[in-house]
Amino acid sequence: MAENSTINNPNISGPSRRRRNKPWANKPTVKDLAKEAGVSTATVSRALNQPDSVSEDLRHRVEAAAKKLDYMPSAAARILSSNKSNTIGAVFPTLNNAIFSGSIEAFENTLAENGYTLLLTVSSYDQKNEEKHIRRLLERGVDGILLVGLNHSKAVWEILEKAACPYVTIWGYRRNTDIPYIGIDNAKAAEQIIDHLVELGHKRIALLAGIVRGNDRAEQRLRGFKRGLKRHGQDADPELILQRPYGHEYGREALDIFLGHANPPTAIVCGNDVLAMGVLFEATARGIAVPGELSITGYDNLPITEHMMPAMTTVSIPSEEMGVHAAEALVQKLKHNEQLTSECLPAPLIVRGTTGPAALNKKRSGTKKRRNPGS
Amino acid sequence: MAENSTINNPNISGPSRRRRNKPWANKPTVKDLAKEAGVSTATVSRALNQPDSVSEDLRHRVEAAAKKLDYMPSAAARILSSNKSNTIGAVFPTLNNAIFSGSIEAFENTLAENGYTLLLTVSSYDQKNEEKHIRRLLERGVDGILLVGLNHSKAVWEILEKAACPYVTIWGYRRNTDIPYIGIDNAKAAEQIIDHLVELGHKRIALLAGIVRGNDRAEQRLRGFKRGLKRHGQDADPELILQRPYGHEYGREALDIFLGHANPPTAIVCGNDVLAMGVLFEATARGIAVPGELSITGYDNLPITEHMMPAMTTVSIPSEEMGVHAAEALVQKLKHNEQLTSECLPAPLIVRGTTGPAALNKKRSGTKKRRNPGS
DNA sequence: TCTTGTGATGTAAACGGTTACATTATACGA
DNA sequence: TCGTATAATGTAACCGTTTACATCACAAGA
Repeated sequence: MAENSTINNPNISGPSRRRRNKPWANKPTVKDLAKEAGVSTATVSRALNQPDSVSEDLRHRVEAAAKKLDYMPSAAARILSSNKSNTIGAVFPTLNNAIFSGSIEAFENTLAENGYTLLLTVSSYDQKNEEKHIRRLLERGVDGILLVGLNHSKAVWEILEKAACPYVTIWGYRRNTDIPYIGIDNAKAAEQIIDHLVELGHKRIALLAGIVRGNDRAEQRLRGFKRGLKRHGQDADPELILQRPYGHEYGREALDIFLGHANPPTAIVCGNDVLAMGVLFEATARGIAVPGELSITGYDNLPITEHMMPAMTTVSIPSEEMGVHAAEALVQKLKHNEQLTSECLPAPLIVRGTTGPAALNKKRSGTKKRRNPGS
Repeated sequence: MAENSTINNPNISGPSRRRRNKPWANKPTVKDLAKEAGVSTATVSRALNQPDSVSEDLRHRVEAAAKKLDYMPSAAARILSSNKSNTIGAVFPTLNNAIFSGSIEAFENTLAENGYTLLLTVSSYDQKNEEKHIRRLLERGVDGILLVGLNHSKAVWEILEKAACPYVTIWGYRRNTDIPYIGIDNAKAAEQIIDHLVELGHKRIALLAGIVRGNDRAEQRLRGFKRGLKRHGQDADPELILQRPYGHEYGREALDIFLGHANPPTAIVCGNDVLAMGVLFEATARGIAVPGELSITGYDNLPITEHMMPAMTTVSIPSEEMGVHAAEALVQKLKHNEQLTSECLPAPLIVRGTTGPAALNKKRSGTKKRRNPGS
């Protein structure tokens, strides 16, 4: 006996060593369901997840027990045990741009139809941020990932590679790449805009691009712009190319800058609709007729662009379609391990009221005073 | 021996009974780190989560091991074991309305600063959907939840109650309620609009509200509209009240309807900026001067409203501020178990260019042909 | 010198499910 | 009648962490 008091013999300590005292929480577990229904935990799990694999009577008993106890499964336990989360993660650059919301909601709906849940995060156009978010998504055990565009930091690719996590990208397009994408040919759309404007007789065409760095969509639009001009024998005048963040105020500012040039443009191609609206508002404020004196084009076909006065000529982007296709591709990959194939969707130019024949190249009368300088 | 061949004695089966063959996956675990660093798993866990509680040398060893093996923790295991996820769930009605994105990003950033992750979902203004999302969030073990508005299905309150999960609401406001909110007084803002219009001499004021059902913000704006009119001795003419979904096209349609009346309004109060823009566009299309012949007010102060021509008179909503405060409140509750207190933030009226003195009440010349009937 | 307190570290149970494998019951063909 | 394939159910290991408690080394006080 004396030995026992000094040396604690583990073989004797017995099964009475209880841990984890939680008198508060009392959520029913599979074990409770099993007891209630008079079956084993394995059967409960099967009855809930593969109802066809158990007898009808038993399934009813388990379902009744689940309802009675108000059972709520623990996703954490399920993920840990099965190594599947039925969850897809997504990283979008922003939510401020209405154009993404269509993709997101379509993506989410399609996932939901297939029994998957969306984990949505926002990178704020910051690659460090994106990397962090992707890491967190993987820690949470997402089964797949959705990214926007093909331009991501090396670290991102490495993480995805190492985690062996399936992913697709939307909005981007690149000819020779192994990265799966569901995208649009941004450059080609920009060329179409140029074709349209040249056809209308424009010879001084400016570009108000988004910030190109880290944004392959913006970059490709810029490239398409240049290529389109070249194809028509026009050279892109560096003075007529500007990069600005997507914001109405920058559209207004850009028009001011362009009009300050000795030989101002007769048409302004904008990197997206927000910039284009800014240009249009500023033109209206200055009494510049659109499209009489100035043509403007946008990009994205936001709902508002069809209603404004004049309605905006812009590029229609299959936002929802990309979301749906991306979700379907991921689901196919996960459920049937099908190859992820890339796809380039059409992005047609919608000609509306902001583009018209080039104005005669008379010298503009200068900068009228703004009527509405903003608040 | 004969017995052994027929009856499987579990005491004899021995430790050699292996399970789970996964030759593929090879992600390092805490156990691997422990082996690499020559310490126990408990120490590894402490070194990673409470660095101050272990010796410096040991912490370095563990960190080195983590880096060397490229360790990535399993959120599922952590949640299961610790019953904490460091995650907050949020259900927003939509992402299409740009006004929410400010709240979301501010909320997310504030959470991130405090070590929490956001799980974002979208209900599409559907209560069943919302219920489903909340259930999923709880299954995932979120530590807290953010909801929009105070109007939610009974089932939602029951679930939250049963799960004992802390939550806050934003955008909503109600005088006597135990539900914690960080909101704005939508009704009061509507009354301010009425004050402004009445002061300008308007006597026929119409309301183009959002869909009130299931949206307490829209409902309160409607209530404030009526109360404001009553306070000025005017009765709300049922003919001058319309409910429409938030979309530019409905704004245009509404103006058409209002102008069809024998005694059309001289001012139209809109439930949000999108509707207001629709009205403005349609007015422009018909050649109706704003604010000369018609005054229009919006609600939300979207970035675009300050730039349009004329700039929109609207209500400024502290979107980001609500997100920040809500996040801080939840964090305080979770970290220090502080009481969740409600808060009503100011939502000032921003008077701009779409409101002016009431037009003389001459009979309008009817409905000019639209110049821009949409695409 | 002998407690005794303190801080660092180790041991192993527990979290709540899933699922490989064992077992049992049932149907079927020879 | 018996062996065997098949379907339904049970047993318990396992997923990767956290953490209550045990242990140990060491310093300080008696």
